[in-house]
Amino acid sequence: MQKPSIPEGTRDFGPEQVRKRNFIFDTIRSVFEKFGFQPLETPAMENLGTLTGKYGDEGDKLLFKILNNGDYLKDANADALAARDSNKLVSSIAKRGLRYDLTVPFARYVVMNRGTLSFPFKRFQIQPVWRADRPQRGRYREFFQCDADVIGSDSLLYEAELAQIYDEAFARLGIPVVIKMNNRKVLFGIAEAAGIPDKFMDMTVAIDKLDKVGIEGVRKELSERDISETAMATIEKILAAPDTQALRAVFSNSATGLNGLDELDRVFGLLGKTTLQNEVKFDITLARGLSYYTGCIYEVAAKDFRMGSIGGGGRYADLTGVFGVPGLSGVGISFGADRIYDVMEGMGLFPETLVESVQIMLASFDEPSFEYAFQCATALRKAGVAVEIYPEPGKLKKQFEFAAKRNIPYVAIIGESEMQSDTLMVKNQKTGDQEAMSVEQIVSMLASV
RNA sequence: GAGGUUGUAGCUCAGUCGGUUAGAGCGUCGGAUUGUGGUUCCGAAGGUCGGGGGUUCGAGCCCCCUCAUCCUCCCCA
Repeated sequence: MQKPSIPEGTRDFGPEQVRKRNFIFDTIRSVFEKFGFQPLETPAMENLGTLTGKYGDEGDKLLFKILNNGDYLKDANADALAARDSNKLVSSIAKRGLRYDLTVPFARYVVMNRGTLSFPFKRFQIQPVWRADRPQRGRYREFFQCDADVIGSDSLLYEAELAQIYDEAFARLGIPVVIKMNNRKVLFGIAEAAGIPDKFMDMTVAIDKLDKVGIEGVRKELSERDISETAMATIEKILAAPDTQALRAVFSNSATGLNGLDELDRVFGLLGKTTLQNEVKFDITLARGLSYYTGCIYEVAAKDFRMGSIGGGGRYADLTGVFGVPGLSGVGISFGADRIYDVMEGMGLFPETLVESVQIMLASFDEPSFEYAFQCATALRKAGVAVEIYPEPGKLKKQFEFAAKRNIPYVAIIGESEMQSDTLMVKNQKTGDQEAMSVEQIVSMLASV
């Protein structure tokens, strides 16, 4: 006999957890739909070539590869096998992988269906993704993302709308958040102003850590990445700038940087004319790792709870280009449903009404009343009531304990006198009150609750 | 990929210096004159001490390996 187990970083979800998760999905979905996004689903697995090279070197390492079927060593790259070179060997023994996010499969879908789609195309997608990360707090190997993307327009309207979606969804979930925004062009502007455009990626990785390691840590990180003292001084000056206005002077020799500032000002200009329930703020240290972002970028953090980012996204000018269709600019955001769950659970934000869907349980004493209960249950279900019958007649104590454990709000007792009067003795489990009622009375009573 | 934490009953955890038959609370099941639960009382079941090896007269406790877990870094949702 073997001990049952599930893979590292995966989880089962019990009835209560599924209800709570569905609450999150339903809330986010309804906001997406209100903003005109349409549903899409793509396969759990993609061809490996679709996934590799889209998430940077780090991302490629975290892809789950699927071993080919059959005699997969028959076609293996013999040289790589002999040299024990795993990286070289992979492509010859695994041609598929589990999706790493929802954005890249979406881009693939858009390219494959470009003839039938009308642009701008707005889609949302709520599905699991897989990453071969080391599991830890707020990090799983299988987790759900809830994405909304619009592709085929470079209008900054969408940047503003996506910020509104974040704002409304988190407000409805009850999580106070800070929505941080930046622009990759601004980050590039910093690199240009500092005279190190070739070290753009190294620089962003370093300044991304500012709030975590402080300015000293960033300095150390920058010097480790061979960035000169003079460049560092410029970077520090820029990081200390209070707003986009102050940055304009520094970016005088960087057209890209100024363009990034223009974009941010436009988006904040649009948002400024609306009322938001959460803070949306410019954060120049926000970098984001996914290599395909080119314009505005977002990240969402819970305000009063320690957790990594619970949402992120941004504009990618040309993600479809690698699939042979250039010129389709896209922008999108993602909600990290599993982290949102952890935050809501930790802060006690789930509504109490989610615990049980059964409204009434029927209890009986003997075979005749049991059969009568079965008829009553059928009638109640026809009227739309969620009913459970205790599976065997007998001791009421056990039946009541079962109902209490399941949080079923009403228990109806059926005995000889009830059968004669064509009623059920309905007990309110919360108040303890009970009353003889007909099936019709029960239906209308439950409908009014 | 690097570093660390913790593995004892279904759950949360005690377990002294290495010493007889491994404990508690909660939960589960049964009962307290058979038409009423979440309170109380009584009783019972439930353990290969994660697994393997070693040291020792003797190991839950010490050593090695291994698996799992959680956390930190990296990176990310």
